[in-house]
Formats: sequence, C-alpha cells, structure tokens
Amino acid sequence: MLKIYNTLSRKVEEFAPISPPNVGLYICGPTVYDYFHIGNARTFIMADMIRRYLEYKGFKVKFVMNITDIDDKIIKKSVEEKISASEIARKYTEAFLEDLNRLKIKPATVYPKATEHMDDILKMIEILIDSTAAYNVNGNVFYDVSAFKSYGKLSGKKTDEIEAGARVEVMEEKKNPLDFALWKKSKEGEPSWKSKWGNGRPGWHIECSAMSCKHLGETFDIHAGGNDLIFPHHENEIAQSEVSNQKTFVKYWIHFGFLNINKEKMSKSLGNFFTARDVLAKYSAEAIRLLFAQAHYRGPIDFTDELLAASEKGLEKLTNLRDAIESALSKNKPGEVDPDFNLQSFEKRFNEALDDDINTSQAVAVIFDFVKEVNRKISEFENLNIDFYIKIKEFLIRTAGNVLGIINFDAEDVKSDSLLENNLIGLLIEIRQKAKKEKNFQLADEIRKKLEEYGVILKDTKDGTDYLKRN
RNA sequence: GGCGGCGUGGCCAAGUGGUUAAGGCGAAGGUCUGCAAAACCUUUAUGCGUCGGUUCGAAUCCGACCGCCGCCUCCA
Repeated sequence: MLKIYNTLSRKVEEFAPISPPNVGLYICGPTVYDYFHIGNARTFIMADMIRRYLEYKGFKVKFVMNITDIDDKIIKKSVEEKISASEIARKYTEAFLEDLNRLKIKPATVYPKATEHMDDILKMIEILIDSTAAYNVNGNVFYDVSAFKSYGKLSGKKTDEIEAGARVEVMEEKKNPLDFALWKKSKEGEPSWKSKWGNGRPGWHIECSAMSCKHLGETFDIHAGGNDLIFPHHENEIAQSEVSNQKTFVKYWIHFGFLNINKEKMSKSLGNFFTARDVLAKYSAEAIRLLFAQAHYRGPIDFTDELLAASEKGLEKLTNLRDAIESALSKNKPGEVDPDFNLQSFEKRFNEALDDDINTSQAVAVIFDFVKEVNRKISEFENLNIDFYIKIKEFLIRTAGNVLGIINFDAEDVKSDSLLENNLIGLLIEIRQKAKKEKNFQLADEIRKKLEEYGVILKDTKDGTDYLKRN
C-alpha cells in the first residue's frame, strides 16, 4: 500500500485514488521565457518518478503539465529581444520539451497551454465574479481573498498574519493587499485577449485552476510542484477552484525540496543557477536522476560537481552489469548452472521502499544490493543459464529502468552495428592476443590504449577479450 | 515577527523506539591479471549538533541551547 506525505494534512497518508485504477496527476510546468534550470529539473524528474512508480503499480496515470505561455516575464523578454511574445513562447516551449526528453522524462499525457484555454479561463473568472469572490476595477479583475474562509489551509498561513508581514504588493485598486489578479488589463502594444472587462491577459494562478479542471476534472488526485509554490500559487489555486466548483480541488498535495547552491536556494532571481542544458552537456541524464533519487524528495540537495561525478561513477556499476548481461545473452552459449537467487525478495524490498512515501534513496540501495548479489553469482559460477540472465535483465528494466530511469537497455552504444567496424576491432583484438602470447606487452598495451582513446574499451576475461563502445 | 524544515563516517545520504546504524563516492589491503579494467572479499561511525530528561532500551520521544536553510514578494 502506497503511503505519501500530503502537504494539506501535514501527514503521511494512504494513497487511495478517487476512481482507481485512474490517477490524475497535475504539475505546474514552466513559464516559457528562458531555458529551465537544474533545480526546476528536480521537480520534473521527481514527478516523473512518481508517475512511473504509479504506472509500475498498475495505475493508469493521466499526467498533465501546463505551459504558461503568456506572462509578464515573456512580455519583458520579447521587448528586450525585439521578438514577439508568441515567438519567445514558441522557442522556449520547444526547448522545454527537448530538455524533458533529454532528461528521460516520460512525455505528459497533455501539455495544456494558457493561450489555448482562454475560454475556460474567462468562464472561471465569470463564475468567480458572479459568486462575488472576484471584482473588476477598471479592467483589472482581482480575487477577493476574504470570500474564501479556508484561505491559508494549505500553507498554514492566516490572512491577518500575512498582512502583518506587510511584504505583499500594495496596489491601490485592491480591496485587500492579499487579493491577486485574475485578469490583467493590457497596455498598448501588449498581447491581449478580449473579455467582458476589456482587453487583457490572465493572471498566473487562474490558468492552473482552469486547465487542471478542464483536463482532470473538478476534483483530482495529485497536484505536485516545488516547495515555493505552496504559497501563494497553490493556495490561490485552491481558493479559485473550490469557490467556482464548490468541490474539493485536490486530494493529495506533493511538494519537492530545493536544489541549493552553497546551501542557498537555486533560483533565477538570485542568478545562482545552471540550466539543465549546461548540466546535460557534462553529465548524463541517468547520473542526474540518480543524484536526485539518492536523496529524499522533500529534503534539500546541495548541488555540486563532485556529487554529480560521484553519481556518474556509481552508475558505472549498473552499466557494467548491463553490459555483462547483454554480453552473456548474445553469446548464445547456454550454461547449465541455475543459481539460488531470490529475486522476489529484492522486488519486495524495492516496492516497500517506494510505498513508504516514495523513498527513492532506499529503492536505489535495493538496486545496488541487487547488483552486488548478481555480480557475486556471476563470479561464483562460470556458466549461469540463460534463464537467470533473462530474469535479472527483466528485473532491472522494470525497476531501475522503467521506474527510476537510471539505466537504459536499449542503448545503442553497447556494441557497434557496423560490420566493418566490428571486423576491424576484432582484427585488432586478434593481433593484440598474439602480441600477448609473444609477451610483447608493449604492443598489446598500445593497442588497448589507442582503442580506448577511440571509445572502445577492452576487457580481458577468461574466455578471451570483450569490448564495448563508450563515448 | 509568523509558519515549515534540517544538523548521521573523509564527502553525499537512508533510517524516526529494540538484533552487528542501509546504499553510493572516496581511502587502505587482498583475490584474479603480464599489467590494467571490471568483479569479488576484508577494513574504514562504541556513535547520529550540544546538554539534560523519559524508558528495561533512543540517532529515533520530550525540554533547553547552538548552528544552518526555506516560505511569508515573481520563483520548481
């Protein structure tokens, strides 16, 4: 039974979806005005792992990730770069989808865009005005926080205390400093949409309420996002949706910890960030995912090169085993030994770890324990039967592959697919073999070293020399 | 000021009342090897921020203190 921490109740709860086996999962996607950074990537990756685990458990997940493609920041950027706002949005939406793909994040079921949901947004604002939870001042429409008694239930904030903090934006048009914009009047030359209240564009919070309702219904299972969205963004979503639909908005709220740089939050405003692209240029997606999986999703991670390098190194344990499995399976030389190997116990431990509030760190430990145990069997017995290799391969694909996304068995870099290349490498291996026999180790080592420079790694085993390609 | 969280080996990190405190990186020694690589074996926290308390028993519960971070404003 999966248990998960719910920000709303501040407790670990049993996960019981509204209409099993279906699960609705919504996550706040990016505002597309720039490349996203590796801290954003943590949220996307952890949501992806939760989604994949739910699917592993047999749930049918509808995964919705919105794209905010109209916003003040996009307009600002379009002025700076002298390109239209829609062109900025288009460019960074494309980059966003590309980066998700490179991070091995499974595509969402839908990526709704704000600009394509104007009717839904306008309709929701109208309902809010009709129910007196919103008011129009000269073409700006605001949500009236005092209209929603439960305001603050997610963040644990009380409206009077927030006002005491006096750090909220004060606008003369607002009745209450906490009120937030649902519809913003557009200035001359800015992108705008027609509405009853004049030309303008939607506020940030209302988009998520309108789009999640459209794609997942008035009440859905899981809403996830970064810690910093709890207040005000998610609080405001609750206020809008629960007043306009008169129903509970979301059953489980999940929030992810930050990625820090020198113990400080990584953020665009502090400028202390690396884009996901920067990091992907130096490290593999699998290493990034392993790094995130090794910590608890709610805690902070201090991001450093050393940590990523360590993850990259740890990953080699996994890829080395993968290569050994593929090599054994391709040899077509079935052995007879059927080792005593309790695969179920590993699968059980893996499940228990993730069932316990998505303890990915524990799950990773199970995978490494498994790798060690398999390697032990491989070094203990010379010819293990094919059945054993097939079973352990399937286990790794199911768990480390499909759920955690830290290993890929479809990698084309294991062996070359070019016959000529294979033959040439085979020839060099033969020559090296002869050199070794004649104790010409200098030549043998030179061949090995040169091939390594070209990305071909030789491994001397009892049966001869094996090789694999890496770049 | 309000609310939330954190402090575990050289580094990262799980564990939140009960056998020898997971796992990864690093380090040392060994097996295998011509040498490597990989893999395996052994070693690497009598102790979990500090001081008290509860308990037969605490990293785990309670109290105080020290240190660090986040949200309260656009931010994953």
